[in-house]
Amino acid sequence: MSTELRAMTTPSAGPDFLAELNEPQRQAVTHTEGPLLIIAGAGSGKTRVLTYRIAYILEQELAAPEQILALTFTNKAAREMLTRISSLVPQRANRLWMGTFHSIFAKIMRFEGEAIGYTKQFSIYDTSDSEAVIKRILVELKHDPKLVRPRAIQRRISDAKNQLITPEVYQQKHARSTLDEITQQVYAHYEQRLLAGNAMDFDDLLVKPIKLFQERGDILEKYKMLFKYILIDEYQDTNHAQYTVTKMLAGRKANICVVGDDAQSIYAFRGADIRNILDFKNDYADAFEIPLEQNYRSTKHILSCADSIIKHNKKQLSKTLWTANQEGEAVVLMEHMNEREEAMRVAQKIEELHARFGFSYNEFAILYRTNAQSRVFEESLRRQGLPYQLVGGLSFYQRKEIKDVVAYLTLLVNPRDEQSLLRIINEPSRGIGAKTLQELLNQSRATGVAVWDVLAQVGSESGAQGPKLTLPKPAIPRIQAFRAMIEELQQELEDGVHLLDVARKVLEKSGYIKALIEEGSHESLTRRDNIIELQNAMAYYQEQNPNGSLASFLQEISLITDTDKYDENKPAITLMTVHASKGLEFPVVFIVGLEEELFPMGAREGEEQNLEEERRLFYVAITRAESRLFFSTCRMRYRFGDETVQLRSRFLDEVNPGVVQTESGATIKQKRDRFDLTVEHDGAESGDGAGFGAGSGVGSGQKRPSLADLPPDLRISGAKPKSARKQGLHIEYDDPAGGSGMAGGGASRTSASGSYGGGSSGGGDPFYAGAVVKHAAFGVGKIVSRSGTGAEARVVVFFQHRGQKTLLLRAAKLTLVDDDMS
DNA sequence: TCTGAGACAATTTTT
DNA sequence: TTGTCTCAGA
Repeated sequence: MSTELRAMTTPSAGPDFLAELNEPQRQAVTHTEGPLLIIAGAGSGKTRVLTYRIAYILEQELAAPEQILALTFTNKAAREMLTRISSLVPQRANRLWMGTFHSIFAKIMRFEGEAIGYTKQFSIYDTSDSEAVIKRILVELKHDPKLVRPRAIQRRISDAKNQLITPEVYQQKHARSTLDEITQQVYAHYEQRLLAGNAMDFDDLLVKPIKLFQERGDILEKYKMLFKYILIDEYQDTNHAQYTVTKMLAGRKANICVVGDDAQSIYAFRGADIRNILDFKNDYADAFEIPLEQNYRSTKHILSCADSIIKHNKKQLSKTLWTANQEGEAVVLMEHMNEREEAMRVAQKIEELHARFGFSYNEFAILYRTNAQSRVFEESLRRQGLPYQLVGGLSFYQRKEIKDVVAYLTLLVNPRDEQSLLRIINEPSRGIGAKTLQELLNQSRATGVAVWDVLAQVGSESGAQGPKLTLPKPAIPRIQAFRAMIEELQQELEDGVHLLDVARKVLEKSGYIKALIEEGSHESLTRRDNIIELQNAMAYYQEQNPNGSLASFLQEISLITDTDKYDENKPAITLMTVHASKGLEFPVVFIVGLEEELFPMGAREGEEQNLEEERRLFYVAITRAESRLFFSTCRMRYRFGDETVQLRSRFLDEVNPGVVQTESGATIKQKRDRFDLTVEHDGAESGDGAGFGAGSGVGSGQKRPSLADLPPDLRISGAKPKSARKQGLHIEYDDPAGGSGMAGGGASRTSASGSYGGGSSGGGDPFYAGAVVKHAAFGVGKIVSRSGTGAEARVVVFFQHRGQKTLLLRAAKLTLVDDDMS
């Protein structure tokens, strides 16, 4: 954000803040009555419009704070809006119904859930909890979880829920394949199991309110009356359930205002339905539409770059983003040998920009497609002594020790929660093993009594119903002790003991801390630290919510993600996935790993939809950048411990070549289209072929590259976008100069595709000492020596830029180069 | 019932 | 490369 803009976001209170808005923005803020669709392009001041709109409604006294419902997708977005509103209209902001879909509807279910069979203390299951429940069901239904993967079933059930498809409907309409049948079967059990356990999964937090509203018109009416104004952020990411529940609340003529950008829809994989935004005007006949097209964030070049990419998508609402900002620097494409070099060079580049132009570290972001890519960047930044913050990855609340402690606490408030019970009944181990557990579960299934209540029957013959429990003798007193311990803790909780003290007692009495101390390892120390961290979180919660219950604390933390930890003021380089970066902006952005099968990922032939989502994702990444943007790509990358040759991302062929250049300032070379296998050394030909002339004309005077401008070739002729591993291309290393410690790594495997590289024919091949050759990844080099015969023939090649390598000839696909490298 | 070695599988993206 | 899961043996 530029300095002027920063100044503008801290307005003085009062309606004169309207003066800070451009005309469409002002309209969006003041058009308060009736349905409103705001199509907000990237960087067009969307959050500002939303916050000002709420402030305006309050200012004009059109509604009280508690009559406004504002829904976002992330806690981060909600928090940011709340902060901004607080600065506009202090005192009143905290009574707003503002939060994520999930947290708001969890709150409503806490108030109203009893109407459909849940207590206030219901548990919230995250994806891994759901998966565990599903796995158990699969086993009970005699399916092998190895063959039928719980995760796949979980996904299908989740999809069904988001479509509001019940198990019954699923059976009628969707059971086609065997997997469908299994899904249907498991789905029905899963629903029962969750209800019996007084638990909801993430999807239920949206689906159950719908059920509630359908069954209880009076409750729906109450909330409809309450919410005079509804605002929804990122409307393009709503799924069918979210769409339905908000539509129910809005009624037909409601003051519902949705903000979104179809070009930034990146959650279709999770059920987001782009039609929701495209059809908004059909749903609300008198809807008013306001496009926000002026971008305040990025330079002209960056915007043009983004525009040239998104134009390749067929399905799009047309809109033209423009900016009054400067043209700016060209986007720079960095090309690297492998991911270590990539990480190192990006770190160096950051240091250089920091030193030369005075960018501070929190103005940099490194964005990648998958979390797995973060590791090398962490290493290189650490090595260079640069501060960074990693956002995402394994969430704090996903850690084993945290999940364990949370399970104990959950059990105190919701003993029917079987998942939590099973998680900790033998953690730390107290001699209640698999066999005992199975017996308890069998009993529970046979009698329909919750496992927790089965525990109560243990040892007492009277009161036990159904088949007699046959437990291993030593287990009986252990079970009794366990139940007694939990009951005792429950009693403390009821007596109103402070939350923190309850937590402390849990850790003490369960023996959890003791077990960690006894373990004495380095990891167990970290675990203890994490548990202390959790206690801190409790303390903070208690401070913020003096009357908050343990149940509501637990519900709250179950909806927290690691992404929420991002701190824009921390003086550190930000590392995150592109997904996590949505809604943020940075002066300098690096988009790394621009390679086929990584970014775009999973865009195989015929999966145009998938590709379009990847493209939107790339668009989101580009539009995070304010003044400098870097693309980065590698020729080789470790995937799964194997080094594979990577193909450059097709997005680099789609981008407007007029605004992107290589590090040396040359025009980037592009393929004319995806099937063009000939253009290896040619640069961009303007005008013809798909993917060109797509830019908005900024810097359109492209220069024709001369051959000298070009970096060594990095394409494999005729290769399909598959990793080299799949093609059977294996490379051996013998690289004393490089010293990268991977000598011999991956060398033992041999390829089954015994074809020689190009250029060889008949009996002999030309690859002997002295020959100048080209390698797909290493570039040009000279053969030093040759050894072995037939399939085992190897050559030692000295490469111009990469030093000496030993290559298995049949796998290396060398080509002969005519000219001398001199 | 617990422990550890070895097999094994997996990597999108998130509330 | 990592973490997770299974199975054999104590």
